[in-house]
Amino acid sequence: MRAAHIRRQQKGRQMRNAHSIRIPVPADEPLSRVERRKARTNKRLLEVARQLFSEKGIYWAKVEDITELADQGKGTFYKYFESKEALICALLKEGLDELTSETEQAVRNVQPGPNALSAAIEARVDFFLKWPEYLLFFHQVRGMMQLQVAVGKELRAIYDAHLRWLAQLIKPAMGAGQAGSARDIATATAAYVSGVLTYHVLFEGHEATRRRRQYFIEMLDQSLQPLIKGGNRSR
Amino acid sequence: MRAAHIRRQQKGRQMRNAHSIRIPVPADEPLSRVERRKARTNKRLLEVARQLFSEKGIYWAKVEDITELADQGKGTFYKYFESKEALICALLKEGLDELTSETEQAVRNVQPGPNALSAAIEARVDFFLKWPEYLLFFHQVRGMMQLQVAVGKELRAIYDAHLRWLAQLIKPAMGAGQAGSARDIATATAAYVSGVLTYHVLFEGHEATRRRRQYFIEMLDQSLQPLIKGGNRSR
Amino acid sequence: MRAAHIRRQQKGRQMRNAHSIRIPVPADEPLSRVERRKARTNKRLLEVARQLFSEKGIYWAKVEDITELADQGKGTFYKYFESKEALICALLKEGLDELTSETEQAVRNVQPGPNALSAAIEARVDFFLKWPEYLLFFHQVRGMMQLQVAVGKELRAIYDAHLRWLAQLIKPAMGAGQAGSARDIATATAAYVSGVLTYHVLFEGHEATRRRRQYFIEMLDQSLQPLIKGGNRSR
Amino acid sequence: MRAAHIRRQQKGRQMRNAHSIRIPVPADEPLSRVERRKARTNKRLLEVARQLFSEKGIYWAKVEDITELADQGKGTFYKYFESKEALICALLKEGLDELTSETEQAVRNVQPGPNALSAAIEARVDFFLKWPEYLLFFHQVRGMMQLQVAVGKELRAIYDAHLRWLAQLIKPAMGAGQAGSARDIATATAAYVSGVLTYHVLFEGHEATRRRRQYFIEMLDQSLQPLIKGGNRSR
DNA sequence: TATGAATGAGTGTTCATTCAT
DNA sequence: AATGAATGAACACTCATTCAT
Repeated sequence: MRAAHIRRQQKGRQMRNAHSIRIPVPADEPLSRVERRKARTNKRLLEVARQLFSEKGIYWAKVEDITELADQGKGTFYKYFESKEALICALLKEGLDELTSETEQAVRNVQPGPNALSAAIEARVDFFLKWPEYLLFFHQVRGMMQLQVAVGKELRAIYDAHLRWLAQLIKPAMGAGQAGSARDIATATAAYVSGVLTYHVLFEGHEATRRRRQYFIEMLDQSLQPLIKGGNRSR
Repeated sequence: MRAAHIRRQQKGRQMRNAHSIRIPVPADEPLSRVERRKARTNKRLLEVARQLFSEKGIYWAKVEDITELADQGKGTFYKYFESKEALICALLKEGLDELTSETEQAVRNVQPGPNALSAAIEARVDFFLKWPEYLLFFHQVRGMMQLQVAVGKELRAIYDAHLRWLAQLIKPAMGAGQAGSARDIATATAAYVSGVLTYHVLFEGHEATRRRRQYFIEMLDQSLQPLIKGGNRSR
Repeated sequence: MRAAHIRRQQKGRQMRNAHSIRIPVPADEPLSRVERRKARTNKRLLEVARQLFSEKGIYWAKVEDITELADQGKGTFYKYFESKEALICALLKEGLDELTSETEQAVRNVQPGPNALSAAIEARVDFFLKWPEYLLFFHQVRGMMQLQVAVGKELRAIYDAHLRWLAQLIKPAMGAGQAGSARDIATATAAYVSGVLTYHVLFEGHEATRRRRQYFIEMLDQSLQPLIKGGNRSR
Repeated sequence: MRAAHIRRQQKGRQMRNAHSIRIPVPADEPLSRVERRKARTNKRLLEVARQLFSEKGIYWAKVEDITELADQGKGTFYKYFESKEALICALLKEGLDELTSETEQAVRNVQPGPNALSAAIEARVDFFLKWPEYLLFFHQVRGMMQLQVAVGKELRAIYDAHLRWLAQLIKPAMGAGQAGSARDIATATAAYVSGVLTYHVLFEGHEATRRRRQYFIEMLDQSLQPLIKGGNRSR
């Protein structure tokens, strides 16, 4: 029965933004206490979700686990996220945004060309060593993308946008005549970095992996640099 | 699967295996009709599970979906597998066995050395193009390995054995003085191949990926060969 | 998450019918013990639902209340009915079928004409006095029909079919030239009978109402007979 | 509404009514701006509730839907109504008051006797054609009356008062020796009118029903007049 | 032996109501 | 006073697993 099953669209769930008050105010007016609190709650939920998803996996981490650890009522969760799946989307976005911005910052300091790729690799490795929680999360999300699940499509779109961005980043570094497209290299970069780190964290643990940071960066560099050099299709 | 589904009163009850019949028989005696039937049922269940796991994912494929498609009673399932998790383990084993044997066969025909690595890569790519069902399944299973769930440990052990085997295979091909261990290269090989193919199947579909077989093999070769050559940068 | 929200169609939920066995058998072969048990469970659930729906109303009677009173596991319920709403549909069908068949039997014994209408009224009153549980249930279901709820349409169709049948039954009794159509009279019949009995059971209780059976039948007859007589549109 | 929602710690806390201000004021003093505002808010909430209850049904219309459409804070709602159930009571009262007053006005212009009944019927039909929102609402409320829920009793009392009033109105019109009491006729009147209109609006829509206004008035008249004439069949 | 009916703990989600601001 | 963020009990429904037949 329950208004049953008429999944309703996210309705007006945006934070009331500072401009909706009558008296004109500068756009950067500090948030009210209530708004700051809301932002904090939202952040806290994402944070806790990231942690629990990485400990138990997105399937086994229950909404209630999250709200409990975040010390929130279960209902509160649904004020911030339309569903558990929406939370997954939000967290994916947040993670990729962070990864993107850290990578951009790293690349900004080097000359375009092979060094840019190296910088991107390093930033990517560092991202996952800094946020190991995202390793399993991204991994599981990639698994969901292929499924009929409702969010599958959306997750794929979010991820795809990231790969397109990465391809743009890599393009200037590519030599002429290389076999694959920038997109292929971007894909390989994402796949190699996540793949390798996931395996090593899995079998050796996070600390041991972190200690070998330099090694992984070099290894990945050795594996990826050949791909942006042209003309060597033969074996 | 149900997270805390540890009722499992029947814990440790051994799978009734085909050899538990009273009358001792020579190991190589031809199987009786009953035993052949049992083997067939077992195979059928694994086959159907592989298909459904790849279509819906291990979580969303229900035991009932499997038994229904396999045209077996639900109770029958539990005669062959102690639990859904046990089925996942069995399927992982079967898949890795197949991958192992196909790789061994491919490697057997080439000289030890870099060509052996190339042959292994090619065999690995071909395996996943031939059995695309395993791509998502292995992917998801790798996700499960990291969990505290009991089955995580077991899956990890199975996978670990495979990586150890792969390391042994690769060892003779390695140059002196290369930075990583054979195990590291084996890990990278597994990670790169699955990672790249998973991404491409995800974003381009299976057929498009299959058509680019040659490209992927070369790309992976370019990425992995440098790792077994010694004398590279530092450390 | 839960295979989430992909409401699946009722799949193959029909009772295995006697004809699916290989050896040809007479269509009226007695049901097996298992099948008899299933039929009993189904019947019991409907019975209990009828009772609870009439005591608490369809909204306030919970699925668990029903299964508990029926002494069944909650899961069992969903083996027999796809959802609570499906149960409501099934119960509506069952009730209308019963009402239809009792009315038909009563009408069969009288001459076509006004007496047929009287017989139908009497049968209808008797139905609700015999099954007072249906009074509130039908009432609430009529309320649901107008809503956007998923089942609304289906319920309306079921009810509509009943009214069409009732109109056919009444048609031969109608004089020429009466203002309304047979459908209008059928509607009035249904409305008057349920309406009056509902109010009286509500304010006087079931027993008192039952004792006045004869009175209600005559009253309804007085109210409905004029409608099938033609030519008196004036006041 | 939630069935067993009897937390209600604030039980018996009176609605803070507008007259609870300290300074005594003459009862007929014009309302202050604040009080006028309060009255307006109250009216607005009832109005919106009437609309939403008729569109979605009392169960499916959420308190939040109401406050949102009324452009009020959710907390405000509870300043005006102790609970959703209290709102339903208030709306029932308002509707019956309106119905009563429209009927009284209509009856005032005709001679006592059968014409009074006709006038009452006409007024009643017109009421529901003018306020179709009340059709489903009253219907659902009648359903709630039969429940054990606390509010059931209260609703029943409100409705009962209305029927008593209607009986008084009808009494002078009744002939001697008619079978039923004035109350019975009042009940039949209420039941027939709501019943018939509800069915027709349900199956034909509001507009079609409204166009047949004259027909329904005559039909109901034909059905109800016999009941106030004495000397009929037996008993 | 094979079956599938029965189970019930466990999930995501809802929504009337409260209360701090 | 007015608000709306927070709450958590309640509910429909699921599905791995058991066990009587």
